[in-house]
Amino acid sequence: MAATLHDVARVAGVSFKTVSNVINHHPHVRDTTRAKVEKAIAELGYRPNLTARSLRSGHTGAITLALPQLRLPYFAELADAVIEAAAKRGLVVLIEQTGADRKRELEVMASPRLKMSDGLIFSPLALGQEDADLIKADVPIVLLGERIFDSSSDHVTMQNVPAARAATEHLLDLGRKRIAVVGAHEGEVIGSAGLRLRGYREALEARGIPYDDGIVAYVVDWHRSNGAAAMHDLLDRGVSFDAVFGLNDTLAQGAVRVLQEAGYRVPDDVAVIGFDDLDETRYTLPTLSTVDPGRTEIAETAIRMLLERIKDPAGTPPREVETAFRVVARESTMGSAAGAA
Amino acid sequence: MAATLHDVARVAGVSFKTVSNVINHHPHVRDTTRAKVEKAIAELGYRPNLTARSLRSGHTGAITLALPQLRLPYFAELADAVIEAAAKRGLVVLIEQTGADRKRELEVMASPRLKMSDGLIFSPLALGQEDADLIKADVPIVLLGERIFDSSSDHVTMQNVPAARAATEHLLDLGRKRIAVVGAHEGEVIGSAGLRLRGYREALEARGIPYDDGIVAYVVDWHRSNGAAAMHDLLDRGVSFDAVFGLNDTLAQGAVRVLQEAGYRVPDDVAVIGFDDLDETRYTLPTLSTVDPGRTEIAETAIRMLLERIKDPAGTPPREVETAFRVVARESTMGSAAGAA
DNA sequence: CTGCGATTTTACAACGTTGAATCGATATCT
DNA sequence: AGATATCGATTCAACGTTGTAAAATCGCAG
Repeated sequence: MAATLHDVARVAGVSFKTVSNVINHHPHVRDTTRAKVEKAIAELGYRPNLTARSLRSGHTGAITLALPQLRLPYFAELADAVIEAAAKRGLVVLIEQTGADRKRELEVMASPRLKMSDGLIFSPLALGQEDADLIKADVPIVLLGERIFDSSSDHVTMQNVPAARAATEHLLDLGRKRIAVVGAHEGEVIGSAGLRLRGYREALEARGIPYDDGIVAYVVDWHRSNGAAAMHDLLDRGVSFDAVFGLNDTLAQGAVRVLQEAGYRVPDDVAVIGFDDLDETRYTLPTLSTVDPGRTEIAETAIRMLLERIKDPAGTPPREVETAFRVVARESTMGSAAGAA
Repeated sequence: MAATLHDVARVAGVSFKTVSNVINHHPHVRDTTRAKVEKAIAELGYRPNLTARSLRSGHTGAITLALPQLRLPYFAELADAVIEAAAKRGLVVLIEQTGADRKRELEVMASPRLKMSDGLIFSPLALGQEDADLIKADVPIVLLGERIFDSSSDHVTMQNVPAARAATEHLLDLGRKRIAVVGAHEGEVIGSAGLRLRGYREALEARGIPYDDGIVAYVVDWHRSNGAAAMHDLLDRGVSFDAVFGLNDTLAQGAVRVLQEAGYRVPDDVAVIGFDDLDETRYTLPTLSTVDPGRTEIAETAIRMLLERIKDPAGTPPREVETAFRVVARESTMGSAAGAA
């Protein structure tokens, strides 16, 4: 059986509260008693019972991270970054997968399990702007992503519009004129797809290039297979283009695959850029140009804001933070324009 | 402030223990009082305090999963599977990243945080067979992977030798004669690399083909970039081969990339098979043949064994389970042999 | 060696829950 | 009718920790 404060106290010949004082570095403990107690702790291999400590103190030292699915590489890398950032502050991370299911996203906030942690970092995918009022729980929440703005929670997000604009400008700067889009969402205005499409349109507009819906391919989800399907769709339409903006990296990879199968050279015939800077984009053929949305900064900001909110729940009004981004040019956009699809 | 049993009891006009009985579906509660209590629970939005429950009951309803890094796709998919399997049993999962660092792997087992969960599923990468005796903690452990066998813990592993043998035989069955290996570990006997290389050798031996160390490329880590480096190494050696066995999928992908850059066609000139059946292998060009090591089964078996061990820690001697595997033939091994590198 | 302030240690009461034991009140049996 | 189950609800004591407040010990001046 695990040793308790009482066991240590008995061995050391002091009261259990003195042992507690030693462990918590209470100032008024005589050196000789501290030594006695530490000897007893070592002897018994005592470890504090964190559950009891949590009950008494009201906080657990854990946070919950709720996201759609770890098998989606973007979320795996996000989770990696959040766990690292949390570890730096001595926190552990409890992961809940929602499967992008509306019901499960709501359950995460309502579940009593949430109280096994001190706060929630929540990346919803099914809930949207119309659900802003439902974002609440009995621990502080930091929202991630582009689904919901102006809720009553703190929010960390990437700069989708400017970043997508920069990605598009990167292609335009290479001399590409007809930039197809892979992965738009029908009728979406906010949300990653809507915002990135807006950035794309802004870039075109700034150069006086008319927007052409004929080279924009719509998908339902951002899964790998859909990038391929969207590119098939574009090729079937018989439209011409000399570049592709994949609204995320997996879509872009699917699109590259279909282009190559169809005999187009990337980037010679068609330049391709993605979005997210997944690790794997460094190892595809060709390597994929993309936008680094500042994942580490997102994770660290989220942790920092959550801790501030835990310490002082009603301190400041909800904050909205946008992280820095960076266009990463790789092989898929190297070299000059040649022909087109 | 969150409502407690006492608050509910006051509102319902019963003792707090009766409220507890209602919540725990204790049989002897009159329907009318149950209704009263349920009304009060709803009215106050009462949620049980799981920390207090844990302290009292001695278990938490959480398990810890310790793995190297979520940014490695294999581990992301493993974590996904473990979380799903745990969710089916009503458990939450707390993730610790060790970064494949020996010190952190040992810390995970020694940390008092581990007691915030009821058990540990541990996939070590730095600890090895010589550390078998160090695998212990004050919660039950289920070990995953190929680093350590015959410890005093339960262990779930894939059938590395037979699966690698089957992958090699798949290539041989296509008529390939000279099968290069990418990703061997110098001097390793057990461990994923050592075991898979053994399976490869067994397959050759069974067909009377001599083993040739000249077409085996060694690497230090199984990171993406190393598959590429290993293939460069093979090409530099000037040896000829008509197939490649990548000891995992990311290595195989790196190898494919280099082969394509060098002008070889996959699979026409060189057939390639990987190992792990990562989601992404379905969307590369060409799609990558691989071995499905039974990840879902690994996760579910690990959870089941852990729960059994939690219920009855000393019940049975440590168990060793191997999951079923399956060769998945995709484009990278389709068609017949042509020429070679 | 007594008294007093400062330092060190201890006793006690929580935190919110569940299990064991208890106590009344009905219902059941002889 | 009286003894005995059975059901329903309650009381009490834990689980292991920390904060508060009181008690014990110490050092030192008078």
